[in-house]
Amino acid sequence: MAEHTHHTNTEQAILEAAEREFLAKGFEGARTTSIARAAGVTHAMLHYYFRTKEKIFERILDEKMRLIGESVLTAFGQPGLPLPERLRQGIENHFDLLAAQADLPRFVVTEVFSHPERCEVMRRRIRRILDRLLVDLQRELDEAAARGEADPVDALTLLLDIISLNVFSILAYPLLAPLVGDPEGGRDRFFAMRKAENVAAIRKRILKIPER
Amino acid sequence: MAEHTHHTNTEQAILEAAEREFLAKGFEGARTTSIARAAGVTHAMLHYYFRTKEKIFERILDEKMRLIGESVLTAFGQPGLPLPERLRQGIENHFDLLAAQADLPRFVVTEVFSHPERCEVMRRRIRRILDRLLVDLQRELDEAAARGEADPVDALTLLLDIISLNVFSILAYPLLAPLVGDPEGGRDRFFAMRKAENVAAIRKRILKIPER
DNA sequence: ATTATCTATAGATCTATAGATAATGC
DNA sequence: ATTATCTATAGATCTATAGATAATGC
Repeated sequence: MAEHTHHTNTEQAILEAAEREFLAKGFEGARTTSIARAAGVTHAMLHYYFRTKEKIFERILDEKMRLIGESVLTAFGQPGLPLPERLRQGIENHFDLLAAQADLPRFVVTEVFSHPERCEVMRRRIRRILDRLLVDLQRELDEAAARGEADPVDALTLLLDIISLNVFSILAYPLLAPLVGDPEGGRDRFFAMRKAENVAAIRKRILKIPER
Repeated sequence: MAEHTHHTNTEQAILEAAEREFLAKGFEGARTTSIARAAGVTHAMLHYYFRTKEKIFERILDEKMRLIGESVLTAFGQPGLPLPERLRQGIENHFDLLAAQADLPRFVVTEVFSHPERCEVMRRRIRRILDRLLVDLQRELDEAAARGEADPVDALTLLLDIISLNVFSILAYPLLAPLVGDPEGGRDRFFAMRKAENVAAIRKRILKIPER
């Protein structure tokens, strides 16, 4: 079972080309011939290394589902900060991780959300991460509420709010950019605006309503 | 130019079957042969009435883009209510309109957001609606702020917050349902929960922060 | 006469594989 | 000997159209 020197080159080239093709066109729209051409290899090579189009796709999709889950964990997994600061950092990190691969959310929406079996796979991938994160976050929320510093909020509810705001900002950017009056090169500005707004909205969400 | 009696039947049957097929599979995944079979007509009929697959798709997509824009207008266009009530009604109406056609958001994300020319078409469709709505909503927000009843907020920002929360709730339902611990038939309950949360989050978003 | 429908098929893909040939590692 | 690559093509679709036939409205 020696390592096959050439594997890395061709196999990797195929995977990289496949990632671009699948992300851009989706499973149905992607063509194995285009992938082969983009990878600079013969079409037969795809089947030699991966047997079928499905199997190449699964490799890409799996990696992307892992990334989505990890982005949430990485973003919110920072320990030992005061709650408002932890939330701000979490939201901004999460936003930035998505923005760095802006076609990822659309890919997951398209290829996962309408395929029950793929949903099931993704759920298995994120459940552990989510559970661990939620227990931790809920404790912090409860403690802040007990100290009278925040309204009591359900951790999963709050996390869904955050993900909704962040994901939609990235998803809808191609549609919204000109509507928001961004003439040119305004991607960074648009993202900065939405990121700040999402932080503001979530901060207010946990704000304690004062007695009148 | 008399009306062609038979048009309505076959043409309509094709459009209805095409809608189901395109919504379920997207443009690339949809098959004109499947559409013909589902419509109960010969395959050649599709091309007799619509010439190409593209043209059938455009009809469906156009209708759906119109619906999306209209749902926003219908939801928030209620006149003469106090601001918090208007927002609550708007959010709930918008949510319900989306929930009634739960595959619509995913369809638009998939078929519009990654196609610049379709984005442009959609923008033209919603710009007028949006402008009218925003002027109106911004005035109400400003007045409430002037009266000291609300924080000053940008109307478009607030509308994007609302749409983000509502759309993502519907989009991600297939993935989230079992995670939220909905064992069976929990669709309505899940939707009710998210709808209430979205209203709560937006209400707090415009809440005036009291001086300490 | 015009409009609607059907049968049959052209023409273009696309995925997958068979089988030959070259490169590589013992 | 095994692994990697290429050429060529099978086999399955899929969109679109040609051309004949039936139905409809003056």
